[in-house]
Amino acid sequence: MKVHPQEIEARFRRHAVRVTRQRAAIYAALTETTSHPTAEDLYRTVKRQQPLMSRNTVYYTLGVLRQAGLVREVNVGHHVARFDGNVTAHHHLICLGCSRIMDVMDDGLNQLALSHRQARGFQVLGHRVEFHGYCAECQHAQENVMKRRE
Amino acid sequence: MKVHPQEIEARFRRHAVRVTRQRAAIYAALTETTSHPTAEDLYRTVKRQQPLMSRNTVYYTLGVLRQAGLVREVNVGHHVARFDGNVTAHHHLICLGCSRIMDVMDDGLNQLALSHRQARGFQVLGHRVEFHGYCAECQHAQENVMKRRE
DNA sequence: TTTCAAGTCAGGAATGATTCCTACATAGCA
DNA sequence: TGCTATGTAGGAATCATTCCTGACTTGAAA
Repeated sequence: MKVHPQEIEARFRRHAVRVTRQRAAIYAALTETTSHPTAEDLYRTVKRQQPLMSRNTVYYTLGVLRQAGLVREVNVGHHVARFDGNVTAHHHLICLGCSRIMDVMDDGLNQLALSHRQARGFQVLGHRVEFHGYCAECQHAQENVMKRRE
Repeated sequence: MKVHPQEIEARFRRHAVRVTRQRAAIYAALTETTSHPTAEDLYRTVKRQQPLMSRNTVYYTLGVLRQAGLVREVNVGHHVARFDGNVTAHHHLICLGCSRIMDVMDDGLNQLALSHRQARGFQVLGHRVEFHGYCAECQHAQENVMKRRE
């Protein structure tokens, strides 16, 4: 969702992240979409407003924002990192057809825990659940392929 | 765990995978360890027995085995694919310190499901749960660092 | 408001994992 | 045993990401 410039600045300061035009633009682009873009996607989006923007700055900034906890990195099978401006507890549906990533909010999933025995001394700080399958569109596309074959 | 050569051959045939020395060696190496090695790790291991083995063959073979369902690819934050010869339902504990990946078997976790509303037309085929935190060794290492600072 | 140092940025080069290309070799069927 | 689709080796190419360096800003202090 759209976050106002002042709010972006406030969040940066709250997380001790220096405020720059580049960072604000990257963070704004990331929070305005729910599509979990790649660094390259963000680079292309932001470059439209700031043609001097370098890929390097995008990577560097994403690293800074991630360390500050303002951004989450999502890694799902395709060896390209994808980013998420939503850092509240949530999980993902991943389409094996089109690689789309959709958010799932579910309190039950947030509260999964391991028994002491299973944790084997591991100190668990958090967890993620990924559901894999096919989105509605990819299912329809598949059905159409089948029909055409008949 | 160690899988006998005949059993490897049988599994390959059952999954319509051609049997070659290279493939058997790669699959054997992967099933003998619980360390979730990278393609590079496997390449180095197998090259000891078969010095002509090429990295390419390792990647190609892992692709074949994965498609056949004999191997699982695990992707966890570090942008390097890691592989798992255990394809039964299980989940992972991931150490943020040493990147170690440990298996978790838990029926409760295997049975997670989404409500119809949350699935939003998504056809779910499977899911994975990753727990992130610090393994026992990394916790101790951290404590020692703290002590030294005192 | 000016000054200054720490922290950022741009651009290009470097790295590392993975994939592509191609000629040769082999598995598995007839 | 011979044929043919498929697999293998090795090197080149690609792609995401990181490193390096010098110039530029930000933010805090004077």
